[in-house]
Amino acid sequence: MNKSALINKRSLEDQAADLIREDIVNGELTPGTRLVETSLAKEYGLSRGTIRIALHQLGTESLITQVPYAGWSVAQLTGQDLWELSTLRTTLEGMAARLAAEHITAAGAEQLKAVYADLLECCAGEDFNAITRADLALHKAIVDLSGHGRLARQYQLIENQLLSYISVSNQSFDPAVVGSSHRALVDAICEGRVDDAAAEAVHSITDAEQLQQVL
Amino acid sequence: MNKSALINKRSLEDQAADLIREDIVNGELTPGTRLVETSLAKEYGLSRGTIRIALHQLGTESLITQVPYAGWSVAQLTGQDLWELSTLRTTLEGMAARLAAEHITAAGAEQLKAVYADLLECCAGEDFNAITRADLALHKAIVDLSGHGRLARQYQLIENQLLSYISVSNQSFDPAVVGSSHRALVDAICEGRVDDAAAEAVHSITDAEQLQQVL
DNA sequence: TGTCACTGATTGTCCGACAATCTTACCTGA
DNA sequence: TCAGGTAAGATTGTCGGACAATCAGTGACA
Repeated sequence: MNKSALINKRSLEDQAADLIREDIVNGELTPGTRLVETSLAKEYGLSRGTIRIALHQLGTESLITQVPYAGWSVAQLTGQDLWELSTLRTTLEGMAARLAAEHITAAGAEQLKAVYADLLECCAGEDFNAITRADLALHKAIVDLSGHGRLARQYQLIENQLLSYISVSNQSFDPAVVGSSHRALVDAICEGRVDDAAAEAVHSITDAEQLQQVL
Repeated sequence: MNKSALINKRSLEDQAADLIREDIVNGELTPGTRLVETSLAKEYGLSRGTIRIALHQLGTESLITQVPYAGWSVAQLTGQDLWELSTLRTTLEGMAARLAAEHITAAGAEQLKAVYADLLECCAGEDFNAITRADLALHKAIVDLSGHGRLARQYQLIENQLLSYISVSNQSFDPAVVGSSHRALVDAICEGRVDDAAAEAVHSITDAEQLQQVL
């Protein structure tokens, strides 16, 4: 059995990026917060160069922005950003759902239904944060089932940005609707109905207008 | 008039990344070529740390790959990679064409037609490399017209990877067909026919099968 | 023949230093 | 009072050197 993934072989640069990223998407670092290389280096017990590469990484993920010689700060999403994220996400998910439906397997269908069951369970409660994450987990599962590495990587970037936004906005919606609105999507994929899957994927996304309205 | 773009204010890290990237997409650095940090540092007259950040940047663009403690090397595209690039590109371009058609302006239409004229001119000759670049320039113009920053950035990544592939494979196709096959796409966008634009975008792309066949 | 230790090459990470640039606060003069 | 300039401080940009960690190849040895 391959346990190499369990062993900590990741570079310190990557680990630092992970930790900082987590703080951002969890909302502990709110938009506009300034990140200082020397402070982070001291905080994590790493050298400045190592932190620097981690920050550059997060910069390419658009989670933080940089002004030359002035500093890094957690990105602030504008209305345009939300529109871009929402439209891009819709397009990519439509593609993912189509591909997933094209070569769905019995094992894949089982997996997908399990994730959907998790979502339904969360929707029975009132923990909006948990519901949001279960929602994203379902969509992420679909992307993974598409068997498209670049698509998955691209989707991940968007997902991180959306998470960082969602965690700071106390959203309110009807949990029951969220749960049931994904049923058609899951069914279409599991039954291999490619066109239906692509169409349902577009429907099941909370779009930017709705997110903005929440603010 | 804003001439800030003309002044060299870019960091050495970015400039180094640009130079190396150009060598890759131009085919001077063929897939599999190893890139050594110290050698590049000496070659460009920069410190190793600066080169290192540039290489990380190129790594996130999937132009080079890295094996821990072993080294960097120019990425080698597999059949799966070509499929991913082609399908992702098709999806993104369909989206771009739709958006471009939605809010096309007179100035935008002029610009697009100019780029298309360039392509036609190239197709009159036999310089396949020039044709390929003019082709990509047209598609890039459409992406820019979509007014979608993230879409443009994502498209750029794919474009760079395709260029690096194309420059090493001596492709052969009929120049006349390439030129004329884009006419419907340009017209649909300029006339604001969104659905036609999206459909034509998909048609006008040389897909992965064709590329692979060339090898 | 297969295994092990050794060696060289390259990246991973740290430290310290200084230059370049932005930010801020203060000061000056009309 | 306020526009504009100046100086100080903070932060990033870039450099050089150093050593550890790891990988790839080589050769000796059982």
